[in-house]
Amino acid sequence: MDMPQPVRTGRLPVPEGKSGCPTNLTVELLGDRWSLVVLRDVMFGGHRHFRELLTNSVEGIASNILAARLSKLVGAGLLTRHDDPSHRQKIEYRLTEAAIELVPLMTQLGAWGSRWFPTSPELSIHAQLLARGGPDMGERFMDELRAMHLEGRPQRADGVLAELTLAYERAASTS
Amino acid sequence: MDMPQPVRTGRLPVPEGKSGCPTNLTVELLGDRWSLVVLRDVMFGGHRHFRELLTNSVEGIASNILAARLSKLVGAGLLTRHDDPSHRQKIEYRLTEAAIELVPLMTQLGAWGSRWFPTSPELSIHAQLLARGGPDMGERFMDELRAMHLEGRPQRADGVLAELTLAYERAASTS
DNA sequence: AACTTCTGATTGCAATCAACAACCGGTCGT
DNA sequence: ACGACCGGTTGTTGATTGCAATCAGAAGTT
Repeated sequence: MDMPQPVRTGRLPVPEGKSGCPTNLTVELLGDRWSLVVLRDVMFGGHRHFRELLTNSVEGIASNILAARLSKLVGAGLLTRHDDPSHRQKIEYRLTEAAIELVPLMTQLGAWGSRWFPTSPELSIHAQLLARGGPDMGERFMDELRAMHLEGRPQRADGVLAELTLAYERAASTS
Repeated sequence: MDMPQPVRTGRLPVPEGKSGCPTNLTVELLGDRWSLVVLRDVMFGGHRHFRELLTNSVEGIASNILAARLSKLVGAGLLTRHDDPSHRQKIEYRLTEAAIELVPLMTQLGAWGSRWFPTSPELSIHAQLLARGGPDMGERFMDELRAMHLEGRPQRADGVLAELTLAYERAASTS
């Protein structure tokens, strides 16, 4: 049970004339074939550039769809664009606080999917670990994402993300 | 931290040749404009018939889309169809266990939406209460849904659903 | 300077999906 | 017999998606 927290709301732009139901607004924003998949790859896969997302995605998103989703997510306030010093026309996409707070949602999404679908073990290990880690692990993960995406710090070697990646590699190598 | 639970998986049919990532499979199933909204109305609104869902929906779904979603959700194993004794061509839709276990996901969805969008108070009260109730309230709600949708028992007057409905009505009347 | 590769996209086209309105046969209470 | 109600279906239109090819600017290589 958590303390009564102040209701901080209204940070995200809203399409006009829409139902004020939070479920509906979230579905309108994220309820499509690719938005959450792209966010998953940025969040868990550590991919921050167009090419990385295009090439390393398990599902094979088309480039026009990726471009459209990225600009939609930037417009919605879930991603920010940054110049990459290494290449003048390289663009780095970073998660915002709003996107980072999707971690509990992504956790539930993965947990439900791996509970009810016949998923491949190496791809569901992320979801299983995160689900079993509970809110505590979720909080640590979110702090880690804040350090990396909001403060520009490098990934820590002993963090949740490293743990998830290691578990994935172990599972992938033994199959 | 919960006990190592047996991995029960593979109850839901899967489109062939798809990525085995649980996030992706869930997004493929529920990641559209209406599926989660329909489930929300069955779950929280207590609507179980076509006309109820068509008429009482806040967002105004079209009848062909509703029909398509209902039959998709039945095919996917999230809803079941039942004859209604009161009217020979009336059909009752009930949640399955898989759908009931979406409660934590719906909770996170609503919590995130009411945290980040400027939602109307009466429509977000459900989400806020459920989020503050924590996993405990979620479990009670799921048990209640099981009693109603799987065992055919009537809604209990002192349950979570009644509490949510009451809170909504209070909020709606004072605005 | 020329060539190649890499960057984040854009374009054209076909197929699918969503929104809207009209309509349908069967069922029910009166 | 009548009108309201039941769960849908049909047809149309416009938007979205998926796919392949292509683009111009920037950087590295020779």
